Amino acid sequence: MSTIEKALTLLEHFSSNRPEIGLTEFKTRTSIDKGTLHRHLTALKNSGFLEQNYLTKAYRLGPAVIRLAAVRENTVPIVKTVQYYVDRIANDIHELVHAALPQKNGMSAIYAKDGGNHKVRVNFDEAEILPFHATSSGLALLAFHDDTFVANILSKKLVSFTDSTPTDAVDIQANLETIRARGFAFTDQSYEDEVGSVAVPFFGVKGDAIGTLAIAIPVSRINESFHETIIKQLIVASTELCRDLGGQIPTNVTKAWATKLEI
Amino acid sequence: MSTIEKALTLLEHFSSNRPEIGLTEFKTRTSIDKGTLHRHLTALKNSGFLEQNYLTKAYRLGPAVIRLAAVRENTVPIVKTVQYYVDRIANDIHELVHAALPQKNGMSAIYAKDGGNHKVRVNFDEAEILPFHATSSGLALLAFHDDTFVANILSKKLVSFTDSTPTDAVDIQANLETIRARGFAFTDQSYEDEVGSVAVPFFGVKGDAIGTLAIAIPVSRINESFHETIIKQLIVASTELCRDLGGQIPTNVTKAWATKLEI
DNA sequence: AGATTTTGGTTCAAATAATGAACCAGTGGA
DNA sequence: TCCACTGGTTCATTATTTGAACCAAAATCT
Repeated sequence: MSTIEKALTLLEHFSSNRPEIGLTEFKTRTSIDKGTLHRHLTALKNSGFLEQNYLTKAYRLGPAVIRLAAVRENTVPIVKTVQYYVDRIANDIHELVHAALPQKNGMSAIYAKDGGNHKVRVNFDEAEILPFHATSSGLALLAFHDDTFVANILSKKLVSFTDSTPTDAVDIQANLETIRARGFAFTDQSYEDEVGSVAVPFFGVKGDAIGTLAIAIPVSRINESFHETIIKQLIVASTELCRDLGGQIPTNVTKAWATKLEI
Repeated sequence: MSTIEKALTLLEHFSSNRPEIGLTEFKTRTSIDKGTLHRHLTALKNSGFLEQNYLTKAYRLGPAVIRLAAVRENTVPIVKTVQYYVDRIANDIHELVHAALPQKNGMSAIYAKDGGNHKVRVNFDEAEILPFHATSSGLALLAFHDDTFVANILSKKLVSFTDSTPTDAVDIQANLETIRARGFAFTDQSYEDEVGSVAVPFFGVKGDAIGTLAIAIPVSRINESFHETIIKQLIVASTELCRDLGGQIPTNVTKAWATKLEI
């Protein structure tokens, strides 16, 4: 791994719930030498990717990322396009809906909306990195991504988050096969206890999965008919989203989805 | 300059008007060796900061920047806060208003709104990097930034964009002094012909300039009273913006602004 | 108040990764 | 068919990165 990649990996530790990280905390989180860490963090700071809380000396994301995101969004307006569909689904089924994009080590929710008026809510950290193997978003993406990427992810250590987290690469590969046949993924408390989720991928110009639409829901509210409703909603939204983004839905997915919509 | 910084500098070349850049174009733009460039670009790609157009092989910004911007905006909601004021001013004075943040080598507009119904409009590339020395935004920021930063910027080669671009460091230092006394900056065709601009800084917790509110306007429409109107609007908006962001306006700026508002 | 731990930050010889000139391969004209 | 142009790769040389030990200041404990 190049020095550049090592340094950029540090940025993955930031999320909405963890917006500031000090040198020592970085050290415990990464087990990289303090001297090295400091030099990397300083380089990122000099480039505008980080800035320092002048009181605590802790690092937080800097203004450079804002500019880059603006350019990216002007180039490929995924966030804006996705918002419409997430809102629509959330308002319709009154649950927590989100859209996520793949990052290096997991999915990251780029937009979420809780359409619910329930007392039991799913706690959700926007922009946290959600591991591929433990979430429906992650699995839905892997199922429609190239094999080398999947093999690479599954060859790493698969962390267990709950008693139901799948950690066996062979099992997961089998599950991906099922997901490919179905056109959507669901998980049952594989990342957080008491939370289930359903996700469908959406596709880019090559017919490759570039992101997911997903719903996270307390297991207590899941039942067969609601599950079906959710899936239909997600499929319809993803179809329209792909059209908006100029993406191509692979023909076998179109077929799988069609049978689901007929039921 | 560290390898990390060198690689991240490559990202500065992207803007809304230049969303994709190929290897060879990078080479001509940077005069860095092709081998090195390729390795840097690949590292950035592996980290999700770039992705490649699969047909042309050209590089464009990747999904990682979206996640980071979301985290940053959750931490320090500058974009969202700034939008309100830019819109307000734009609707009021019917001209092109924008807010900009400092990057390593210049200012970057993070939000712009053209409130105009004029036929002559200022062409504006959002997320382009606007050189510090040639724009009112840049000068307004430099005037209230720490001396070492200013010295560093002015020690580099100051590119000339029009006949009126100031390129002498001593002249610019003198101008910064004036801007400090006034509390705002204006330029007359120093970056683009036929375009003038006015900018005020807004401040962070330390009383340091963290960004600017600015107006770009065809010189044909500038006159004394309108100029005054613009400045007042900007000052009021910046004051409120600083309050929203928890920033501190330096006392001498408060004084300078007060005299301006009395007129 | 004084001692101790913890924080961020720095140093410099040793280890490692970055560099770049030359090279390869595919594509699109002329 | 040739040529020019693209993106990409190789490998000996060179320069940078690394990390254990060190420093200074601030927070914490006694």
